Amino acid sequence: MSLTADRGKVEAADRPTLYKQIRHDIETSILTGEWPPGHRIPFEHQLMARYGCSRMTVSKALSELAQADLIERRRRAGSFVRRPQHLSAVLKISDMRAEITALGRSYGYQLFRCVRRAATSADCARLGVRKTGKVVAIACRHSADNVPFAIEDRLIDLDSVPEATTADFAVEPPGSWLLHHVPWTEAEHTISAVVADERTAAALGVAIGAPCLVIDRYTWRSARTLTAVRLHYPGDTHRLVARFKGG
Amino acid sequence: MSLTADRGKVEAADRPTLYKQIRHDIETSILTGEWPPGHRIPFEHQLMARYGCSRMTVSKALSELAQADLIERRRRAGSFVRRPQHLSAVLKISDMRAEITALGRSYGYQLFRCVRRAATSADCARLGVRKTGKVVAIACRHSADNVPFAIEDRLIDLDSVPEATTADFAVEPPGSWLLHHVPWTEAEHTISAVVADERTAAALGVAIGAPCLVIDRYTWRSARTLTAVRLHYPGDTHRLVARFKGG
DNA sequence: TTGACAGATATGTCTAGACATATAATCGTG
DNA sequence: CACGATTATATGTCTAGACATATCTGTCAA
Repeated sequence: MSLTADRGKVEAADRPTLYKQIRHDIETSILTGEWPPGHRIPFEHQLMARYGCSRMTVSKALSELAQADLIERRRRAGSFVRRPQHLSAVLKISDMRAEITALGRSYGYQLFRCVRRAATSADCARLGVRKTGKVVAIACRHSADNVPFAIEDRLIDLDSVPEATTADFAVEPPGSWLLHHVPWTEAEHTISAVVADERTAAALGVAIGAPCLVIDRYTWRSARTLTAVRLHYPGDTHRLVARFKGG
Repeated sequence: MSLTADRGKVEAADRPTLYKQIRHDIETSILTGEWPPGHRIPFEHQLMARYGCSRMTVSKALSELAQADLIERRRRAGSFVRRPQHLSAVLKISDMRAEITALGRSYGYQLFRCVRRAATSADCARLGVRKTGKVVAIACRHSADNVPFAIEDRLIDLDSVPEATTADFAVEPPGSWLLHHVPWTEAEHTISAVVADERTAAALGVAIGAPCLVIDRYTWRSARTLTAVRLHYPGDTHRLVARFKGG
């Protein structure tokens, strides 16, 4: 954060736009530790002078940094580098096909079971709904280069997702189908570890007692549960990677 | 998304600001599924007319939605609801004390080992650095209500974090110390499952062969690795919860 | 000492324009 | 019909102001 203005207005072609430059400069100063948490960022009018631009431009840069939780803005006081409270990592879970093909491996899919039926009380409990409607229960396996990659055990609420009544899950995996047919949802993931029981071990091709990573995911939209899924991964080979960012 | 303008300019006191209102209205239309992925959002000039405001105000609302990856803006074409490509969940990992006390349980900490020494080649490999410097190797255990909660095995690069040379990790857990003394970092988490070996089982108070959730975290700042930590949790009792959001 | 009140000040929101730029759509030509 | 050039259009960035609002600071009186 030591460069002065020199915008040049004429040959401002290749450089990113000015507000992005400002944003980037400040971000760099924070991320390198030059400006520690609590440090006050230069006032808007100082940045205006330094970059030779209007207040709106500076403000746009600062607003984006605030939206990204990198800084905190306080009226009359100024803007400050935020103190990271926790390590928050963004865990990106693509659908299985994308995840496997991204690794450069061939994707395989096998449907074990797909039953459409009236919801049992166990189903209702799992979906967190009260009234009994119709559901689809699906069990399937994903493989990478013909080696079992994960097994999936899923329940879809047909009252919330009526289109799933006619979908053919023998052809398209339910996760992928849902991702492409059901718009914008919220989800909660629970990650735990178990050892493989007999059924799981057989389906995953591992020994009984081998470690498995388990992900339970509930997906809903506006307070309606759409689907509940449990995924088992062989724990010694699979890794969930979550990158970025202190905050 | 059906209200018309009626800003009233005079009594615009209690309502949130206009751009937030616009942002919220659009967000709601997307999240309820009313506007599915691919749907084109009204043009800026239409929103200007609907809300009776200037283009900058509309633009600010749309820019924030774009920054949050909820919409995609394309010149000449308009703005569109984004298709969720993956389920991305934000995994918040507080330091251990905060995590345990947040559960309403009493926090306990026990230091097993804390050695400051020149880095071995194994240390360098783990930290991903080439040259050999000094490191701290720490092994400790966190407990909740006197029951083992997690064991921690950590390496800190003293060249990158010289303040750690004098820190007393018998008093303060290293994770908590780092969070409060080392500003703004980036991190990569790898989550996997293993079965407890003899040493781990003894430290965690579980049976040999019991499932364990393992989190490996590398933390760095501007390409310098600061610390590498491996955490073992008893897999059948501990759960990592990641909430939110489709995208 | 304390509390109420009046500035001072930095950010928060907003306007009515401007020009730049990417690209969808159209038109013309071979 | 295919393809390249042109045009129209929606967004991208930016300005030079404006008034609102939260909050820190200092002053003056009870």
